[in-house]
Amino acid sequence: MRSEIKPDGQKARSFIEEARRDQIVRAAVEVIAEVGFARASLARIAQRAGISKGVISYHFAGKEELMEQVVDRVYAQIGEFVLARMEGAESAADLLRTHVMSVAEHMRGNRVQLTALGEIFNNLRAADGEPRYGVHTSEGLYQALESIYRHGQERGEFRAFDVRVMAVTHQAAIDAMFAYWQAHPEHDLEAHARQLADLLERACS
Amino acid sequence: MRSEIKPDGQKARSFIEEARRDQIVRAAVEVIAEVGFARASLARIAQRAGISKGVISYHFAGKEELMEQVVDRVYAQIGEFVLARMEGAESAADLLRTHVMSVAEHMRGNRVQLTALGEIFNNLRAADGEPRYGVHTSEGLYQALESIYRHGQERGEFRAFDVRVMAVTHQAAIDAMFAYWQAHPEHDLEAHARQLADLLERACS
DNA sequence: TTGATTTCTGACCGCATGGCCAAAATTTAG
DNA sequence: CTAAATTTTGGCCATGCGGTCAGAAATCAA
Repeated sequence: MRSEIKPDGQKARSFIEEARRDQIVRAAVEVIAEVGFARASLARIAQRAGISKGVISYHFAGKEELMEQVVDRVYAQIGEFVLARMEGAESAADLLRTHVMSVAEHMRGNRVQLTALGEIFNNLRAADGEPRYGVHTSEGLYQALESIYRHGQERGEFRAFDVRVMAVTHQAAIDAMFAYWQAHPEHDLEAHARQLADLLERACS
Repeated sequence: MRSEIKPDGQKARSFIEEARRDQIVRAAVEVIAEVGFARASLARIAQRAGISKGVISYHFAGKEELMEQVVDRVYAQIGEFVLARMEGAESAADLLRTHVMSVAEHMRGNRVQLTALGEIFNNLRAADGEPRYGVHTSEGLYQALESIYRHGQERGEFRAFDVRVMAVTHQAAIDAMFAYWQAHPEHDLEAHARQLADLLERACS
């Protein structure tokens, strides 16, 4: 590879190489969502992408880097969508409702990404056996949610409560909503999201 | 084996055999909690139990039966403890609070069981690749929680809301509480449980 | 004590995995 | 066109897996 290390630690990749990485990541998402993390072998992913197994080893340092890429790219997509929707909101209650509703809206069209993310989150482990992702990885997300709730408390909208407990519960409720929806595809996701937004808002008042 | 099939489909097991099964199940719980489902091989479990790998195959039909035994036994323990605590409660709010607090109390002394249960729940798959457990497995639990909430609505304690969404959220919030506590052992579990009980009660009023 | 039954051991099997690499194919640069 | 660089291929490897089995050991019944 001719690519060199840039100052920020990222490699400079050619357009073609980046396209290949994208293709492989997309295939990985599909395979993981279909057969689960444990059965998502490099061979299966390569087969799905229509390439030889060695290509993955050529473009990624190893399976772990590939999985991290999947997480990073899916996460980035979600964040981009949700943050754009939250731009207009003023009150904490609006922020809250917009967050719940927009996450649900985005995921309605991206079920496989959601499944794959959950699989990797639950199963990927570092070489030493420790979970690669976990609750501690969500720290940034928790802090973002906390700032919404604290905003509401400072404005006098919300009562006094432990913002960390609220943030953890908020995120868990959203995850559970998706898990339930996946198990019951006929379930009305939007209605669930509305109920959840009501529920959270009342819990704060 | 001399054991015969009894009318209820269960095998009649000698005291010694039952003890061995218990020992193996306990070893499995520990190993799964420590290294995760994917790395919890029969070899590791046998090593932990201080026996030869073949013994597991002798006492269990296969890995799947062993895992199901782990789930059944841990589930039974939790249910026994929590139901006993809820006997006295009258109002729906009391039932709610007692449920949250007693689950937390029981689990404070049984972290490994909790972790192992989660690992199996998320990872065990049938031979055809379909998840062995999943949200649909929680149906019974959801119905039990729903009955509490519906009870509150009928008594006029609680407002009108979708009891299924509330049950799903309730269970997810408890799971998240444990996950967070596992990642942050210094976290005050009892205080979290109290905050969560408040939160749920307010969400219903 | 003796013979039958249950339980355990340790070696072994077939299989799938992640990673590796020499050589072939393709693309790029001069 | 030619030569260098990049990318792909397909087979190979060591490892660990779940499961099996013959035979040893332990236990039990008479």
